[in-house]
Amino acid sequence: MHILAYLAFRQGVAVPSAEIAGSVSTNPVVIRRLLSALVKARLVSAQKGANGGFALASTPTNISLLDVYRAVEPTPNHGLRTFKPNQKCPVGAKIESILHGVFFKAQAGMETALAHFTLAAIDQEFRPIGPGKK
Amino acid sequence: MHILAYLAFRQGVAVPSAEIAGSVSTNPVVIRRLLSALVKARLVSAQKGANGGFALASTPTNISLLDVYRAVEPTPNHGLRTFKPNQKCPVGAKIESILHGVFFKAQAGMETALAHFTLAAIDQEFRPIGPGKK
DNA sequence: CATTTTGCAACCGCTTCAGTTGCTGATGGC
DNA sequence: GCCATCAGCAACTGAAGCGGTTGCAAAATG
Repeated sequence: MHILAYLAFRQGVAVPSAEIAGSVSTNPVVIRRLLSALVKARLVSAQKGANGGFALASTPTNISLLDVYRAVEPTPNHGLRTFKPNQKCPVGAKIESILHGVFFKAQAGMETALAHFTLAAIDQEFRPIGPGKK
Repeated sequence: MHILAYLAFRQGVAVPSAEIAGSVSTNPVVIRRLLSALVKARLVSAQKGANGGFALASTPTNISLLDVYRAVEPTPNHGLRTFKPNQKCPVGAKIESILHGVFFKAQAGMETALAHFTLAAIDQEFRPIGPGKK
């Protein structure tokens, strides 16, 4: 989110990963790792070479936080990747599928909340003083 | 959730952690660690000594999955525990509080979904054939 | 052709977590 | 009163995940 907020802030120009890393206070490679996922999801475009860098592939209005979440968190794990209950117990045999249903609903609730945010709304908060009306 | 589902399944009797561990396929100490949080949240009562064990402190109808979530996940971290953006950058200076707001809303969406589930509803799924009406 | 920049693989160190062992203390049956 | 059962807790281990780092190849620009 910090990365995308920065790209929205510097909209129009190609921003190198080193500059973003300066804002996030981290290593450029860490930034590029995340941007790699965003490029694959077509939210961001990359330009190699001198004067290259990253830019939003769409307008901030068209990018929801749900898009970002899905780009960065492709397979939500929910903590049951290592969950192997005893199938010989009536509870253990059924609990896994029941919990899948619960987690699906919980995640849907969260995703609905995320879908209500756009990158434009985030960007707006960096420019709290609107253009003065005369 | 597996633990509580098991306690609901064996409602009325004190269940030792070793029995629950058998259903979850894990170590009794792991079970007791989680139960410790549930006892502190008053969702479960513990009885030491011979023939002791754990039992629900309330009826399954009165226990929502939100209660369980809050008992077990006291301080949601949201991944920004190590997030220290550059305060000298206009984006870095404000992004943290903005993201806090976003995460709060996302979590509220998830918690609303969890609040709609009760332990009784989970327990119900283990007894799919209702008492035969004559 | 030199510089800038992405892309990617490999590695290190830290944190987290499930699992395990061992002990203490409480409880109840005999 | 004693012993078996059980929760509670601290300490350790091993595996996994992650941020951070280095090094290098490939692409684009001027």
